[in-house]
Amino acid sequence: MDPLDPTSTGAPADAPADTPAAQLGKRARNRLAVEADILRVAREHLATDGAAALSLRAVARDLGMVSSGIYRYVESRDELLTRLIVDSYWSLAAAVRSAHDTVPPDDLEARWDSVGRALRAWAINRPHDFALIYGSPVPDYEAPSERTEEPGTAVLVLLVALLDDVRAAGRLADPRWLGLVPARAETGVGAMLESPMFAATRLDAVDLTQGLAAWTLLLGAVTSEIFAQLGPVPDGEALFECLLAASRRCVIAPVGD
Amino acid sequence: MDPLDPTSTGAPADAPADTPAAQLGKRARNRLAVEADILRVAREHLATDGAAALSLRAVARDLGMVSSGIYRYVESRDELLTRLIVDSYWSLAAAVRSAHDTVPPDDLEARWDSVGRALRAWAINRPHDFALIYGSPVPDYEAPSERTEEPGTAVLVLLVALLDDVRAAGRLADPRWLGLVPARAETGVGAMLESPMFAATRLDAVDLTQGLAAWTLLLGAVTSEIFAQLGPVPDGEALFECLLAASRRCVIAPVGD
DNA sequence: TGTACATCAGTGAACGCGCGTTCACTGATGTAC
DNA sequence: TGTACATCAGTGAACGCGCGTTCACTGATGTAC
Repeated sequence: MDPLDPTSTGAPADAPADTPAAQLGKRARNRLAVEADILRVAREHLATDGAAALSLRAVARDLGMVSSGIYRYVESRDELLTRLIVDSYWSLAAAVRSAHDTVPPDDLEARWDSVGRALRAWAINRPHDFALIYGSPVPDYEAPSERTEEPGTAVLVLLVALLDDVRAAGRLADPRWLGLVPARAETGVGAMLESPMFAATRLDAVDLTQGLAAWTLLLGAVTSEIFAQLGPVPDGEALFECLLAASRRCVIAPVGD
Repeated sequence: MDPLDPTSTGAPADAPADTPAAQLGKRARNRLAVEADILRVAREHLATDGAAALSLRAVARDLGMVSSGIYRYVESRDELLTRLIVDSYWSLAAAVRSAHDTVPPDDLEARWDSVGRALRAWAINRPHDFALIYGSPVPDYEAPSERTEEPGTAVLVLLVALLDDVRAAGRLADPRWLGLVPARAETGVGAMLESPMFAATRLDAVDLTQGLAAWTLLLGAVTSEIFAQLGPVPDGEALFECLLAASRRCVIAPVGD
């Protein structure tokens, strides 16, 4: 299992946290193990059959458990889906953050690129988890926003901090390159700046729009590769590097300017 | 039904084409009507329950037909899915082309924008059809490429022609703006240029990469709006206009340059 | 024009399948005294 | 430390559901002579 992923390794938020497994009773230890097993097996099913076909019975069967037994651990099918989604968000965020944190903070381009490459690598390794969080919505299922909001924005929080560092360094790309009209950016996303996410920054609507353009291009590049939207591409990685560079230029001006 | 859509209006490719309905016998007329009904009802189900939940029994039921009766018109569930996909591609291509063709050919920016806006409008009107062709793949279903390839590339064909017109007018944006490295573009997409799609053009790998960057940004913008990937956006249309402008700038240089 | 035959549309029953969820139950683990 | 009780994990049967697909069939429409 992915060592960068804080939740895949066990303890969900409502379990006795910070307690070494050794000093738990048999029951508690077993529960943690089974809970982890359920998520693991469910993710395997996700990878082979997709989210719509995820079945509690099948997961129970794979664990050698009778189908009703799984209800000791999971409220319902939808609740399991929610856990998978939350788990995937955290896994992606951890992968991205860990890649980002290996880069010197003042190398802005390298920080952007590391985020982009980590996103792509994660998506290629776990295409169905990627589809779960960035693909078509699962029919007849609505994620409870109180559980998905925080993990779902974790990557964006990191990018906003990076964007603000770019601004502070005076390295923001000229928005006229992108043909941005400030008034339109203001009506488009101005109100988002009041979110607490931006409290510690000095970003304005145009900056944010540039960031969203870069992020949209980046996410679009990964999406089109994972979902094969462009048909067969001779060298996906090389194309991605080109698109990654393009997305970087939406935000960060080259040094010589 | 969408009047711009050549296939939604009836006659699939293997039906007696170009024959006025009036001079067909009762049987043939009825068959055309039922075939159209099936596609219509199937699309309704798609819109409410998603592709994974599409069920032949449910479609038959809605048509007042016994469940086995539908096999007179449809080979299998997968084959119906294929028809829906092909139909959606054609519908999108027709909408985009018709919007594009109302713009004067020498107004390159307006041509790009019309394509982008038509794509977005189509996706907003038919989000599940959009998800079907640009969202997560349907589990346990693989589209037969011999049926989807032509409709699936129809929009790209149009964009390639536009891109070549931009090149011919000497209006291609400077690829250095996007940080493109020619050698990397060549390995990434060079081999694609041998496809017949590019036979009538003089595009090189860098040009194509610019076009793909623009298309990726555009499609990403629509995808993120339809799938609500950015959370709540104050004014989706205004943001889209900003991203549309940005995508346009990836390809077309502003006049004053 | 009428008749005999071939084609087709739609029926109804059936097969075998998997699903989510509930419920009363047994036996093991934990806890309070 | 041992005992009585409470909690919990997992069982097995059942409910009611919808699905894709096949098959032999009836009756209507079309066609060749």
